[in-house]
Parts: sequence; structure tokens; C-alpha cells
Amino acid sequence: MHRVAVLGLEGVIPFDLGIPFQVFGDARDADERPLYDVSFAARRRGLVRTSAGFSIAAPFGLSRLDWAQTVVVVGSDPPQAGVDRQVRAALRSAQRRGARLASICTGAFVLAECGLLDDRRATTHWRYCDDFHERYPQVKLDPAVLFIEEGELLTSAGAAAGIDLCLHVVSVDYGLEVANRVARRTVSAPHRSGGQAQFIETPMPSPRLQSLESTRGWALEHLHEPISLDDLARRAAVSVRTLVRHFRSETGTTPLQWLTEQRLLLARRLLEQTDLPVEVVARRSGFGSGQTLRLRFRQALGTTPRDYREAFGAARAGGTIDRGGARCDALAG
DNA sequence: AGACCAGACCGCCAAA
DNA sequence: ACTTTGGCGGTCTGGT
Repeated sequence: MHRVAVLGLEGVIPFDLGIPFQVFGDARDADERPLYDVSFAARRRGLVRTSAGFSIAAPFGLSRLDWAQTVVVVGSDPPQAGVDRQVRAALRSAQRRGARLASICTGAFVLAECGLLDDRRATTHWRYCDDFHERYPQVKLDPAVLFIEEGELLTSAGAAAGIDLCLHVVSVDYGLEVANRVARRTVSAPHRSGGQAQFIETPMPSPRLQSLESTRGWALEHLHEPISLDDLARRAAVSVRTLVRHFRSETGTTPLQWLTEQRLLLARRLLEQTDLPVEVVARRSGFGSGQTLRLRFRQALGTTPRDYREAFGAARAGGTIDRGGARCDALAG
């Protein structure tokens, strides 16, 4: 089992605190055996006051961090700007021995305070981005994304973006299939693309702003063929300029970036669930060649398609499982 | 690894 | 007056 310590300091946000327990706790293998051992650690064992006013009993103190392979620092409200020596030492030593460090919401303040984010890309809740940047100008803050993975350091935006981060971690550790099962159990989106910009600008997207939804749906059905901006614009019956503009306001990203993301998800699914050669997987998921797929794979997941399949592909007795028409919505289940 | 080229992206502006 | 659209062109990016 992968060992996870969840660190919650003074004023911890209960919503955020629950996320890693819910997501990692729900991750099971095919035989329903839990895949993560998750612990709540605080500055010291005992009661921690939450941002909601009530207190929660932490069964562990900072020493629990030594035990963990992954440490998730949960946000506090207001953010924990000052971090005492022990917390700093515990996090630094976790990093030194190669543990994975992640933050949810304003947990990034704690990591930044320890100097762990210097010269790295990171994100935090959009409401605190100005404050964060002022305090930690040496951190390359990106306010526009749901989460960022920089090697063994991951940071996520506010609250629910923590779910995206944790699901991503599960998918890296145990494959998409497992992550999707968790998403289904927790009834959350298996993979939300686009940044937090979409929530900043339109907290509840008006129906009108969903106008490209069917166009995206069409694209998901045709990932295996080349899709140009012209194609999408024609589909949406607008100019390319307007398409790009709307696309950004709805998803927080550009059409090509979004397509690449979706194609990678499809490729991962094909690698996990079929025996198709990598070259064929590349074509089926709309990458022009195996080389392109390999490049994207390395950029996004830091591994190769072959190794990915090795790690997560089910060895199936019946031979190739080929569902033919590549449909990305199958990712949801 | 690097070069090349088509296509993607986006600021700007005028028109609707 | 204000919002939305679409075209132009310069720069950037991704795929080969």
C-alpha cells in the first residue's frame, strides 16, 4: 500500500481535509483491496481547530511525515503564512528523502514558506493568488490551472481542484482505470480539463457559455482523425477567431491543447485495455505517429507508452480487447 | 538534436 | 454606448 500523510495545520479547511481521505481511501484494486493507507497528521497529536470553528482530533503529529511516501498539505483559511521550525524541518526532510509533496488550496503557502516551491511552477486558490505572489515572488505562480505537477511536487487550486489533483495522483500510481473507478464512486468528473480561469470568470457557466459543448462532444467522437481549427469552427458555425475565444472562456485552454489532453487520455485507455501496438494506439488516438505519442507521453506523464502499459495494462487471457470506434466518454466508465 | 513549415494562437481593429 | 463578431497579420508551436 502506498502511504499518504495528510497534513492539516491551524485553521484547516474541513472540505479540503476530506478530499485525500475520500479519493485515496476509495482507491481499490480489482479485488477491492485498498491501495492507499491514509493518515491525518497535525503539528502535534490532538485537537486541531478548523476554519469552520469545530475541532478535529489528529491521531498523529509531524513524525508521521517520515512514514509517508506522499505528503498532502491541506489548505487553511486564512493561509498559514508563518510556518514554525518543526513543520519546516519535517517537510524538508520528506522532500529530501524523495517523498512526493502535494498541496491543496492554500496548502501551497506552507510549501512555499519552506522554500520548496522556489523557481518552480505552482498554483493555489485564485482568491489568494495576489497575496501568494507578493509573498513568494520566486515561485512561478500560474493562477489559471486546476493543478500543476512539477516532478514530485504538486500543487492544486482551491477546494475541489484538490479532487482533480488526487485523482491524477491515483492515475499516475495505479493507472486510469483505477482512477476512473474512484471518480465514479465519488461521483466526480474523471478528468476535468481546463483551468480555474473558467471558475474565476464564470462561477456558474451560463447556458450560453456552454455553446461549444456539442462541438467538443463531436471532437471526442473523432479524436482518431485530424481535427483542425477550421473543422471545429465549421462545426460550431462561427469563425475561427470566435471559436478560439469561446473555447478559452469555456474551458480555460486552447483547442489544440484540449485536443492533445483528450487524445492522451484516449491513448492511455487503449494502452491499458488493449494489446494494440503502440503505433496503432497512436493512430487510433489521433497522434500522427508513435514518435509524437511518445513525446507527449513523456511530457505529460514522464514515462513511455510501453512502460505505462507494462505498469497498468491488464494482462488479458482472451487476447485483444478492441472496442473499435474510439470514444472518449468511455473513460467515464 | 535541430530545421523547417503549416497551422495555431492572439492582439488589434473595424463592423455588425 | 456597449457587446459581440470576424478578419488581418505577426509570432509561436507542434509535427515531421
